[in-house]
Amino acid sequence: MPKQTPTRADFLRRTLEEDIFNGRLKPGDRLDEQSLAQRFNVSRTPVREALRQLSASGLIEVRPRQGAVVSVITLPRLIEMFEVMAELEGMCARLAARRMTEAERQSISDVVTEAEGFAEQVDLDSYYINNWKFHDAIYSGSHNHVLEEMTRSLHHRTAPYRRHQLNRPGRVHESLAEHKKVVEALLAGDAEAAGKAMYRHVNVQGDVFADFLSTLPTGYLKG
Amino acid sequence: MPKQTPTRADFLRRTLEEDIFNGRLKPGDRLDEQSLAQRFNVSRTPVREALRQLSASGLIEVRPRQGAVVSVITLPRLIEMFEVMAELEGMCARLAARRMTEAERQSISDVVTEAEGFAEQVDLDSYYINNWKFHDAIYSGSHNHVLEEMTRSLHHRTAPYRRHQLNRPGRVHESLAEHKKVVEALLAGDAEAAGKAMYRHVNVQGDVFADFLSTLPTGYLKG
DNA sequence: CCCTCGTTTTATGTATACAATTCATCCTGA
DNA sequence: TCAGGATGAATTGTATACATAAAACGAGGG
Repeated sequence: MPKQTPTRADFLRRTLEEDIFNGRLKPGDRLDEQSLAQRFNVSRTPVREALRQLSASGLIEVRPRQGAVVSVITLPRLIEMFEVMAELEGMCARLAARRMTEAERQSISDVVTEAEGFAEQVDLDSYYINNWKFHDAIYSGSHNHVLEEMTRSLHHRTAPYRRHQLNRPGRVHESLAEHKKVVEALLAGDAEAAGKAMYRHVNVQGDVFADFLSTLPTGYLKG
Repeated sequence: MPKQTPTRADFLRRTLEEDIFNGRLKPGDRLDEQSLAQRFNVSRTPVREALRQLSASGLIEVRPRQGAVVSVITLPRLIEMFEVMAELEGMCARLAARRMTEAERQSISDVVTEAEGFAEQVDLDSYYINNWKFHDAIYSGSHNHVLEEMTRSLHHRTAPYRRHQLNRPGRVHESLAEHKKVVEALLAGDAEAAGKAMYRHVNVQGDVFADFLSTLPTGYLKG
């Protein structure tokens, strides 16, 4: 029977992903193979494999013979990402409204209840994690693994950019209200309403998008 | 100034991709690192890197210490893929109807005109390539690189399965008729109609889906 | 005859050494 | 002073050797 021993490369990939999601690694940061090898006490080989995997998922960029950096995207590209995310997350919500089990509905309902506390105390870090849980619950609630993985992947790629979004005063309460709308439709089994609510929640446009951009640290956008 | 020398690993990845798309490598086929290294006269290192990249795109599966095989998917997973593909390609068509340049509209129109000849002569190989061009034109016509890449990736992953679809008598003419409907809406600038036509073209269901399954060689489905 | 356990074999995972290219520096010359 | 190019250093790409885990095989017992 196979033991399924995790490889060092997999561990490295997961660790670096975490670093990017948590902001310890920022867009534009260079990923030096030797430094990483020393930091983790491994050779360059597993480091390279981890970098390749991250590159394939779009989280970092590797240009031949020029090393790897955490992906820095352009503003038009960021807009494109939100355009697609809104569509994908909307589809997730639509399917979730029809397919979620009773346990799953209870679970996402609990997530939103938990969020109310964090929003009240303006505990941004906790709300950030809760927000992640909320979206994840809808991805898996779609009961379509392919859709789930694609949406999650895009969510990951935009994570370094959405991270600062909550710093804007009032954004947390807006976000929570939108989450509630989605869950309401979800529990009612109204697929169209859930899809539209989710679409609007993700597809920040106009003034809201300008506000969002204003939260981005310098160097996060290229071009 | 960087020369941008392509690496061996990149060449290997592209070659192996081609092999999978063309059916030279079939789902379930084992990818032995040593054999590949010998075949291409390189060491195992670039072979491994190519395999990791292919794994990240979903075209092959690498399980730790158990080697790599061309992805074999289950029937439920295949259904999921078509469900998502229909949505994504529908979105591409919707955007393309609004955003395509005049040159792009002319180009896709030419593609369909070319297809009529292949359908008449029942030249399946040529039609297969033409069909690829048609879909590609709509992906890029969306003018959303993120959407384009995601849709193309999923298209690639399903390529080994859609390849045999045209073998069914009459399918070529059906396909062509559907393409024409899409282009018609596209040229008219009717986004909703284009999206729906594309959705229906991709989202094969019911009897048509059963017919499609019947074209699959044995061993292409798992479970 | 089949199942189980231990050994052998083979392939993958990792480390290290070497090659090739890119980038930085410095020198030369206009 | 600045442009251009050559030279050196540093980093990535590749090859090879070794470590280790999983598969294959065979012997022994039930």
